[in-house]
Amino acid sequence: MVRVRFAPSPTGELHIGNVRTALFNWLFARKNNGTFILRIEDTDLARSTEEAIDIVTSSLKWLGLDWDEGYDKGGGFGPYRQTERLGIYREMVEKLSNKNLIYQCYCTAEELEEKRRIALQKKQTPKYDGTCRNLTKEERQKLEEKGKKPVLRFKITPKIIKFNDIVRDDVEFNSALIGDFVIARSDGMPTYNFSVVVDDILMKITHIIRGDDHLSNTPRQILLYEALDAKPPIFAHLPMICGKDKTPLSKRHGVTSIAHYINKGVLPDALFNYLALLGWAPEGNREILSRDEIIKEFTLEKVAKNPAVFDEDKLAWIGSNHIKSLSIDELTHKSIPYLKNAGYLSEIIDENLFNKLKDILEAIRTHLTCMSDVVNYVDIFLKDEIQFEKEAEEILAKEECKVILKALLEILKKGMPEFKTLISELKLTTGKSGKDIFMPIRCVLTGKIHGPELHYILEILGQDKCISRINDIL
RNA sequence: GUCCCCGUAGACUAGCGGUUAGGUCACCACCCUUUCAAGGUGGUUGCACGGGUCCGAAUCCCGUCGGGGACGCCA
Repeated sequence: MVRVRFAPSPTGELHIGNVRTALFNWLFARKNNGTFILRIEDTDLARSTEEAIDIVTSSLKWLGLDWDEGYDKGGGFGPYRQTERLGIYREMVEKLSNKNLIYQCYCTAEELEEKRRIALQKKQTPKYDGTCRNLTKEERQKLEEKGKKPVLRFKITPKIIKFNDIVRDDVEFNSALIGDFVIARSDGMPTYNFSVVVDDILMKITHIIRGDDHLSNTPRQILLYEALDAKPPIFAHLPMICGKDKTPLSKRHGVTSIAHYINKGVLPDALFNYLALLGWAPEGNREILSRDEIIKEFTLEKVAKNPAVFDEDKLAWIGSNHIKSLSIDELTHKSIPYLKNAGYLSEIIDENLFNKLKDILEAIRTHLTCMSDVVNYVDIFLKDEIQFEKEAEEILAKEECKVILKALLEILKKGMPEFKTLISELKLTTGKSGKDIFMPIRCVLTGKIHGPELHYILEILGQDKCISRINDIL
């Protein structure tokens, strides 16, 4: 039985790289009829917030990644929030203590920082030097009396640690190069390397799927598994997602949180599709895939080893493809919040208005890559006053243009013919054709030289509005 | 600095010893067309480098270079 987890630390926005990690865990679970667990790693009291937990859960839900066990819904291996598991960590500390595998360290953060700095300066490997490893009881007592609160360090046994990683194949580390690391802070809180291992053991995690940045933590964790008499799970380290400069996506790349894409109105299915394709590819040459297709084909063995650059252009292309496959009703519903937000719509939308919106969306849908794009195309339909582009003004200023518009006005005064009939009538009365008639109409009705097909524009605006816009110019 | 990982066009990837190195985004051209978009057709751009092994290397081995990660009382 496959059991995987996504274990974010709730310290702010949910990063797109973490979302990808969550997605791959979820895909692996769903593919194998396994269990997907959401665990909150909030032992960093200074940075963890409740608000950030809400961001994590709402973002995952938005993407459609549901969890089977988690801090908010329980499960047989809870609690699923690390600050609620402190007793468990204490027990495990006790276990290591009984085996004489840990010791108190009284070095201050400043001292350690200084030593690290000097080591780096001397071009040596910064590594805890074991100052406190062999402190006598008396020495410890003295330090305690001075009010020093110790951290707990794990004693590294020098050995070659080998493990197999589904993505990386065989990986090997020499633990002699690793210093004794901290498993509990002076305030008693467990550190990441310790709490993950304890939780993953107790939650019976079978596969650890996480970012590449954790690869070099793995030997430490394997040592802890062994110390706690547990068998290490199977690892799969995912390549990083990078920005244009090829360094892992971080704050300095600007927008890196999923919130940005949610707000933009990127379809969840589109982001899901795009993220799945970052470091993974299905059999064959398909690019646009549904959730079910991705689940069906997903395997960790096919995950790429090399980092991937996040490409907004391709996301947009995938987005427009998913928008194409939406029904017009769905598309219209999804556009409404963005139209309201931009001030195009009031709260109440009756059936007439909804139908008009449907027509508008049908006219502009080939231009959309995400839902917030709608606001760039609807002004010509929903605004009373239209803005004229310079090129449009130039065209409208021409004499031959006025002739066309006058003829058009005459036709429209009699009624609203079918578009094709209208155009052939115009051709007859003016003797013009092609661009010569179409451009003036487009310019007078929209103020722009580009836009949706003309027949949509006439139909949506209707007789009265068309007449009044022509009159404004003549 | 040490250790670990990675290296197919501008970007994402397919490729597991014999391929004219395939697909997608972007870009360019043409077609379609009332404009733009969409759609269609075609095109430019790539195996980081140097050595081996082999009849034969993008693919296996070694080295170099380049990028990244870890070396935290962050996760």
